[in-house]
Amino acid sequence: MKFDDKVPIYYQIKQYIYHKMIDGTLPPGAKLPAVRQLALDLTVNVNTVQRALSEMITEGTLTSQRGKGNFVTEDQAHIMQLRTTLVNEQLALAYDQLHALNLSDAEIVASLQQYIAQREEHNHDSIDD
Amino acid sequence: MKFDDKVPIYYQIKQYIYHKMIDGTLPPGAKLPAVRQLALDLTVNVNTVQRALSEMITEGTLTSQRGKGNFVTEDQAHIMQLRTTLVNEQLALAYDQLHALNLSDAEIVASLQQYIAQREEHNHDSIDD
DNA sequence: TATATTGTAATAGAAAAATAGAACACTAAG
DNA sequence: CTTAGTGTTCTATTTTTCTATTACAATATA
Repeated sequence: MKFDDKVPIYYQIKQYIYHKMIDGTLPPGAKLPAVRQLALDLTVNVNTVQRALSEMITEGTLTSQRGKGNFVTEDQAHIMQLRTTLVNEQLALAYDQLHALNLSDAEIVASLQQYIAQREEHNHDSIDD
Repeated sequence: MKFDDKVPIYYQIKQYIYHKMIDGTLPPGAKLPAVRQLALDLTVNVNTVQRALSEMITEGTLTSQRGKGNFVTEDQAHIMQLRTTLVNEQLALAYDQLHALNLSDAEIVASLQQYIAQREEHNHDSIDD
């Protein structure tokens, strides 16, 4: 997997798993791949995977059963809350950054719409929603 | 200055200066504060400032004159290009992240509009374009 | 000419993150 | 009981980033 070398890998692994949970690849109660397998898949060290998982276990997103595996929480409210938080964090980040680049509120929305429209143009074949 | 501890400080300093250039605080040809003063202002080490500036000098965004100071390029086309690049990078990042959170194109735009609207509600006094 | 201010460079050390490797603990299956 | 597969923990090493400190080079100014 390709990582942004400006952000800690363990942090990007957390995002990766969050996304899998939210797009349905890892539904509530699902068993994650074994930590050693995850390390192979992501081409990182087991300890780096473990660091990401440990934090997610602590926050209640995952549960761990020694000898069995790691599992996504059954608490769907927790997952929905998680998604809301992640979406809002990303919106706030994007808004602040674009605002710092001197775009007005209206320009921020317009530029996003233009970006999506251009993206469609260059991508007539790809699957999108 | 407050830095995000998930991103290298030298990298955040680059963003900081880019933003100053684009919002007009540092117009073309402007003299930057001395590196030692910048280090004090940002409460970081001179070498960290120097690393950020060195990269911006290499890419042509700044020019350096030993004994005089560091200056923003006079090349306005370069600056305009820089802004376009930064805006597009941020749009791409936000789009990809929100898409990974399972928002459709329409939902991405709608959620941004909602975010801005809510932000206005909670901020009737602040100056905003 | 002297002094202060500027950018530049180099060395050394501290801290965080990632890796490698080994060992330990629990569970399931033969 | 033995073995394989799981999570967990630990030590050691490397790399990157940041800091601290010092020194050097070029310019401006008194």
